[in-house]
Amino acid sequence: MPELPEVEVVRRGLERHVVGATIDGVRIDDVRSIRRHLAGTADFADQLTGQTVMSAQRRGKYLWLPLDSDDALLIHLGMSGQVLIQSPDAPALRHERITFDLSNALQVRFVDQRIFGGMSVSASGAELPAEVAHIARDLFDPLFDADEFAHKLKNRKTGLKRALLDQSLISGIGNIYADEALWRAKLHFARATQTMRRPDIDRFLAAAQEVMSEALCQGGTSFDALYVNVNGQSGYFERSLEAYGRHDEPCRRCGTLIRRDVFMNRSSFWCPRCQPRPRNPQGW
DNA sequence: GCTTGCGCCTGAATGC
DNA sequence: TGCATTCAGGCGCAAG
Repeated sequence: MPELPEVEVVRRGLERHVVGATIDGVRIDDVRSIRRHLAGTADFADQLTGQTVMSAQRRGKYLWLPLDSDDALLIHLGMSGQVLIQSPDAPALRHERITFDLSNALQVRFVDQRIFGGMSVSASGAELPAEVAHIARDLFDPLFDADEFAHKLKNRKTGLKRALLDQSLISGIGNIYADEALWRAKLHFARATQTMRRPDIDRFLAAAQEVMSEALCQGGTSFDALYVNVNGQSGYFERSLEAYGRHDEPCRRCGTLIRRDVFMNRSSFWCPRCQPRPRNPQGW
């Protein structure tokens, strides 16, 4: 499922193939994919048709394309969203929800099996769209403030992983990279945030940046000139995960069997030896 | 104001 | 074989 590295791959693809092009037409095959555009399908198409894409922006897992009207096309991939850039004569794909015809003879196709993602037109294209205002900066953002993050984290009264998945505290980290970064930093997912010390926090941030940078390096090389794809199935997921999905397999650091526990109604994978359970786990 | 839990979705995997 | 159930999880929203 798309997390920060995958979304950044899509942003780069859009920057390369869509910025500067004009939207000549919009086809909506499933209105559920624009359910957050409250003004409806006709308005969605009207607001976009004839507009030129000025740039491709991202914060956390949100993408937006500022337009020359000062609106922006806001995109979230959700669990299964893909943005494909293809020739108009490419065959139709399963779960195609929205198609854009561009002036440069390419199409943008939004494909989303589970429809957790979606698109909308936001009225604030020049700056941060209103829908993204509450999203914290992510670890790829040069203005990410580790001091501020540490302060906010220690003031939370919850479990560590729950805080990490809260996009208003730090963005871009989903279930998979949370488990991977916690494993690398040797931290337990239910560690009380109030007990986190600065070295723990810095170790986590370094681990998260490292694991996501590695994923970006691999994902960033996996698309060709006319194809931008995010499907959570990149080579990175198959080769490089140390914790996620590896329950009952030996930890690659100490050999102890990786455990799977349900936390926040999600699976959490962790090594009982490298990431010992705290005395007062929270939110578990 | 902060924290927590639910519902949205589809299809692959699993159980009977 | 075929039907029913479970599971995956990012996000907004409402309740506590």
